[in-house]
Amino acid sequence: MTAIRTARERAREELTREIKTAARRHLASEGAQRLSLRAVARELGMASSALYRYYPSRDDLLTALIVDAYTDLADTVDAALAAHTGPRARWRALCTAVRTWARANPHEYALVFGTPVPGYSAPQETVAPAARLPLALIGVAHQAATEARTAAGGAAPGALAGPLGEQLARLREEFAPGLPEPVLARAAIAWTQLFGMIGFELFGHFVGSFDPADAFFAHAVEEMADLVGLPAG
Amino acid sequence: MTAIRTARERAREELTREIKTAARRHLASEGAQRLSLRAVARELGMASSALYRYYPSRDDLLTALIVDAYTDLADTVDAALAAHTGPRARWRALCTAVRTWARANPHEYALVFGTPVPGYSAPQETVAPAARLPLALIGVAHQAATEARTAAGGAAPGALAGPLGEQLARLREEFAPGLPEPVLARAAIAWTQLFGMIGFELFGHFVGSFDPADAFFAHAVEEMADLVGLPAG
DNA sequence: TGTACATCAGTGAACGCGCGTTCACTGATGTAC
DNA sequence: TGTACATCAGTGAACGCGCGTTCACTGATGTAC
Repeated sequence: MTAIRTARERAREELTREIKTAARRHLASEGAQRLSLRAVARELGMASSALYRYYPSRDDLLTALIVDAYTDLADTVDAALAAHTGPRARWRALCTAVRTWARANPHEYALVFGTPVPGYSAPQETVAPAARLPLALIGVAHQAATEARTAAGGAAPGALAGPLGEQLARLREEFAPGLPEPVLARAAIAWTQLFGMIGFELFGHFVGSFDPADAFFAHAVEEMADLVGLPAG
Repeated sequence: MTAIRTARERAREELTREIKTAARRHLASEGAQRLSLRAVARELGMASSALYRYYPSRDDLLTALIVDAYTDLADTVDAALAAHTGPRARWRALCTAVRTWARANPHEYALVFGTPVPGYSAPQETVAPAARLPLALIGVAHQAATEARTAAGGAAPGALAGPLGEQLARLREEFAPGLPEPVLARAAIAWTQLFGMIGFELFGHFVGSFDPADAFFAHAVEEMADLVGLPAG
């Protein structure tokens, strides 16, 4: 039954895609704050009221774009990770992929990692795509820790005290069983470091110091790899 | 001569301040994207056209607010630093002061460290206030390195190869003579780490992991202190 | 000290633009018999 | 296969709002003689 689609259904799917594509184009060239339903409608040559048949409000279109951005970034990172095997090489690949994507799509980056759009609050459906990248990062740390333990013949899991310990324990339980908490904590530090660096580069805070930022970025990636304890090479 | 001011001059200075204050209030409650000359004029009960006697355009008002935000943050950090003597304690104080300020002034934070306002490009006069915080951070690292060298009887300055080495050498020359380049590089990493973490917290990327972020923050601050080589205590 | 003129502050209307959303409508596509 | 009816897509006008900026103006403050 699902295979049989009426002309109406096909047209609807196609236009839904086209609207999102036009919105992404507009986002890429103008930025999220200047993204408006009317601008998208203009670009498509249709009445602005027609968009309401496809997205019930501006916020729903924004949500679609946010999901798209997270997904696109995570796909890019996954592809980069698949090309490498060692933890450190995979960590490098992840960082480089994120930075390259961010520089190529600065407005998409700003949409998801920059200042939140006023009046908009991200719905549940953005959570899963948003989680893919941090999970990939934890995966790299986990891989390194697992290999190290296998080689060394099993080390203590390690735990931290206090509320941080509880937060880490919960994350470890769910996403990286066996990963020592201090390592997980360092992976989280590397995670925020990565986005701090990229945010600074994109938003102009390296002008006058690390501009261009390539060398600093590469150096920081290695320092973070050391911090997390990824084996060299 | 400068002491004698006419009633006009006094009124002008006062109103210029009042406009900026009203704009800051509006910024704090609504965010930068919703800040408009008309809204500020409304709040002051005057015609929007009157503001043009004080700020020739919306961008000039924005510039004043940006300079204010940087200055306020740097003053806060300086005050926090002055209350401590040891490098590690000063580093902690700096980090905590930045985070506390950011949480208390999220829109000011977003204005200077978030997504750039579309169509606005920061003029020269924002550079000096913006530089105060990174300079304070370098100062802490410099202090630690100087004390360590004095204790150890003088260590090699250290240098990194390539473009990063050149950038670091330039910074060292100007702001921290004698500071080994690897240490300066790590201080820069700690700098981006700090803002990555605070940005994530403020913009909601810790929801579901490090929320509340206090413990993670404290932990990361210590890890960064270790990385930079600040003596314990 | 008083007057004539210049300077400046603030007003209110207007220009031209943009926005999200609603609504009654026309015409095309799909469905049931 | 053909007809009658229901569903849906897209239109264009409108509502009510907001914005930055300009401009001719009134009235107050300052200055020179």
